[in-house]
Amino acid sequence: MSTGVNLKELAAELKLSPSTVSRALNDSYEISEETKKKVVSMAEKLNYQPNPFARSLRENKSKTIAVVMPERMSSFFSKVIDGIEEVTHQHGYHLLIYSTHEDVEREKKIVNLLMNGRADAIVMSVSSQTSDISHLARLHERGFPLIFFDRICDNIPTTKFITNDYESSFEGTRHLIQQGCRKIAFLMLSKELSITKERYRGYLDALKAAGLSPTPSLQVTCAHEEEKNIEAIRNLLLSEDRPDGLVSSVEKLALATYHAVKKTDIKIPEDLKIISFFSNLSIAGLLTPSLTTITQPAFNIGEECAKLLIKKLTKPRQPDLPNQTISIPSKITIRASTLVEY
Amino acid sequence: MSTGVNLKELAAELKLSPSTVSRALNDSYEISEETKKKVVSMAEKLNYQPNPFARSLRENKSKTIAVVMPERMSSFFSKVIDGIEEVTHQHGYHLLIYSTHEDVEREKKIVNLLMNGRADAIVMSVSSQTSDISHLARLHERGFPLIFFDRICDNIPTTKFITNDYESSFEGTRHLIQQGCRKIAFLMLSKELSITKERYRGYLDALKAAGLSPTPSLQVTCAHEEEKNIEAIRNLLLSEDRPDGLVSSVEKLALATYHAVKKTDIKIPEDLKIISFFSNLSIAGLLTPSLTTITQPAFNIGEECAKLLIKKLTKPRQPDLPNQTISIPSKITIRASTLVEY
DNA sequence: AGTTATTTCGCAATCGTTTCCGTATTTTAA
DNA sequence: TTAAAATACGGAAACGATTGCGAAATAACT
Repeated sequence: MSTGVNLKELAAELKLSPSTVSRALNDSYEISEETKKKVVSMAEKLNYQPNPFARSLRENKSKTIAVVMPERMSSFFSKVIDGIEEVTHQHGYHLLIYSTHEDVEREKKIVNLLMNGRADAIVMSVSSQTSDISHLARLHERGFPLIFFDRICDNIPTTKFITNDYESSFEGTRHLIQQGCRKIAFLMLSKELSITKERYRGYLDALKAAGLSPTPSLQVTCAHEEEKNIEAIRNLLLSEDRPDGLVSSVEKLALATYHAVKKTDIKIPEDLKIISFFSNLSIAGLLTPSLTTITQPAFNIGEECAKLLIKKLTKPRQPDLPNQTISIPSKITIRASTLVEY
Repeated sequence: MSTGVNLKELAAELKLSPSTVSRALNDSYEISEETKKKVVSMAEKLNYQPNPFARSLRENKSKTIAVVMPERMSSFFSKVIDGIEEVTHQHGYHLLIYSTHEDVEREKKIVNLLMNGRADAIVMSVSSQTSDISHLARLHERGFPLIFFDRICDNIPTTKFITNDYESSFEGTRHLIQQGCRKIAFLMLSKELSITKERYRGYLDALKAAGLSPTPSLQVTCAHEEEKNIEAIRNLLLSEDRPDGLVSSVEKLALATYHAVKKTDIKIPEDLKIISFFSNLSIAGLLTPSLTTITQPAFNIGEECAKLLIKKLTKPRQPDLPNQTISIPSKITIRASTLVEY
């Protein structure tokens, strides 16, 4: 089905051997310029396309990179992938993309499938359920190129790209305090996640630095279902110990908060000031009131992941991906949701 | 690097021939139950993973489906892909995903790359620049399984999945008219696009049915850059012949409209009522005022695309994808942006 | 002129599967 | 009892590319 001419047929047409044609197409020094030209023009004429599987089989590489992430409906992850694609596309690499839907079992299944070499490398952000990382450790121990972004595994000695989670969260929380907040809530996904750990730490330290003591009831761990999250946040906002400020460690919980607020008569920013890690800038400005955001350099993170991998995969004898965590800073944009004067 | 045991090594370990082992693993009738068990358990013990490229080369199929779409940062396309992945994943298929960024040249490049068989089929939604469809026609003529969704090519005789663009647009426009609008604007991307043609037709017919005559200055064709779109829409809203209602044929133009409105003192819905094709329900409810939407069955469209393809690819002798256009209806949800009483 | 380099190309092995044959052994049928 | 058929497995070709090695033809050198 559909497959056009192959190397042998092309060679027959040219009255040359397949090896010569292959070398000519790969611009080998062993072939005269004259025959190279003949070969190339005939290849174009017949629209010859090398079979990628034959090549992969022989060369033991696929020119494919796999991206594994927890969800697709997220401007952060979409932008990261746009960044990855931007550089991989220039180098002729293809992208296999998998969403785990925050499900470890699915993540394990995908990772194990990927161990057979279908992709040359994996770029990944772990699911919020992931605590057992044996599937990832195994992959890495086998020498499989693996790099993390955003939601990383600290224990696996490879390169990780993150934003300055701790500092951004610290600064964001400090901003709320400066705006007069004293009872600041913190919304997070699973506590297993690297990003919640760091962002939570930044939040706590900012409270401490201001002489405020953290209130356990103001720190809520959310789940995957939006409806439940909205309800949990509403309960928080209506509780006896209601917060006057709120830090959301991920985008979707900020949206859930706006939904929750809509169901009460709480006013933002008068009664409650909100700041969130957030990547969808267009929407941040459209919320009412507009949302103060900690904007992660999503596209840039994707680009850096890809650049490093491309270097590792294309240069002849590259060392392993170094065990380092590279941080690209976020940018805080203050909007109406945290302004004293609204 | 990374690759474990292969079939020959596994066979040697079992003192069997590779052919026997292959057959045993593929549950061939020619192999006794006894040896099958031995083989399977040894394969598990050694964690044998068949090389996908060897298999693809031999079988001439990749267990991979390519998805080509105009942009990634869109809840519609994200949901479609989630739908596709949901069913392909169950059948052990992998997804190569490409974004054309609304660029025909890039689309052509991708499609031509895909002709070498790297994927068993292509699911695609064309770019807004795509008027010359020769690259797609060629693909299809070669017998390559190709199906369209949303932004389709009518001239290519294969299966297309869309929503009821005409009817939804008609109903949406009629809704505006019923709410008292008399000068209704229409926002669209390129007029080449199947979806704008249909939605535009629905809009025009609804006007006609109500005895209203269309005003050319109220029909604006937008581009790719958000800033420019916002400016163009602002000019529309401030023009002499300003509209009192607006139909946006795609999600991002509705967001641009909200941005544009923010820069004026126009009030929604008092001065301007808005309805839009829109997939991000969570956001629709969060806009101020909340947005009346025509919600496309994005996830469902993805599922149906994938189901059809899987059937075509996995059953032995399937006919070609029939030349038909399957429509899955959208649902209109009325929110504050079109309500008379706000 | 004779020997050595250099250029240019072909042969055949290889990557890891699957599968078409062939064959030895056992079972069934006549 | 013998021929036919079923069972269970191995050998080798094939998929389509790349590449080590060898070899012919030409060029360069002594």
